[in-house]
Amino acid sequence: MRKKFYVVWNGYATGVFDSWEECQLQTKGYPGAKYKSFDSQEAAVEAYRGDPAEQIELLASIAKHRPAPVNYESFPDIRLDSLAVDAACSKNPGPVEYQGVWVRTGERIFHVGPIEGGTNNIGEYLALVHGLALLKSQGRPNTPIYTDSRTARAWVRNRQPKTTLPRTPQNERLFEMIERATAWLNANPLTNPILTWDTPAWGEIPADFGRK
RNA sequence: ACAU
DNA sequence: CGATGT
Ligand SMILES: [Mn+2]
Ligand SMILES: [Mn+2]
Repeated sequence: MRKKFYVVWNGYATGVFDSWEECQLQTKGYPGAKYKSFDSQEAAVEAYRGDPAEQIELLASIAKHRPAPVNYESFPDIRLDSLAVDAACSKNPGPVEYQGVWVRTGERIFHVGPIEGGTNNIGEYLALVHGLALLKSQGRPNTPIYTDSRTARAWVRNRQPKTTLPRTPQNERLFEMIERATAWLNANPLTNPILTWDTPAWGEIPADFGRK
């Protein structure tokens, strides 16, 4: 059966949810709960009418053919005042891109690429460092940043991108970006907490590209 | 094994 | 099914 999406109009939290369990959590015992399942995320988003700020992000995502943001208010372990980053590769190795979104709103804050000749892990690394640099430049040294990549966390922690990818003329530009990222790490103390996005518990990281 |  | 990584 195709994965269903659930709209909760009235509940402990409202919005589009991606599991029946989550829908139940928001509606069971709530007086006058109003909710319904849909066969696609697109249909759910179309049916949902939330508060105006939320609606703007939903409509923006639809217009740009991106997955609709998920409302994480009901996940007590998720820091809403945070940035999430993720990378995607059309082949691995292959063209790589990465992006960052605010967890609270789903708003996309940056998107880079595709850049030729990368790997999934190089993308995750560049995404994480880009996010750290951006938060610092915005004067937000305490805002947490989420990644789902163990590899990227290790590479940043060690300030060492331990890729196995050979450097070639074709991916020269990408390797220059890697070097810039590592130089930034070596020049800047890590102040923002780097947090693990718990995909099994929470679903795909909000910065995910939705292609799997 | 775990994470992408 | 293939690849990148700890
Ligand atoms: Mn990822
Ligand atoms: Mn992803």
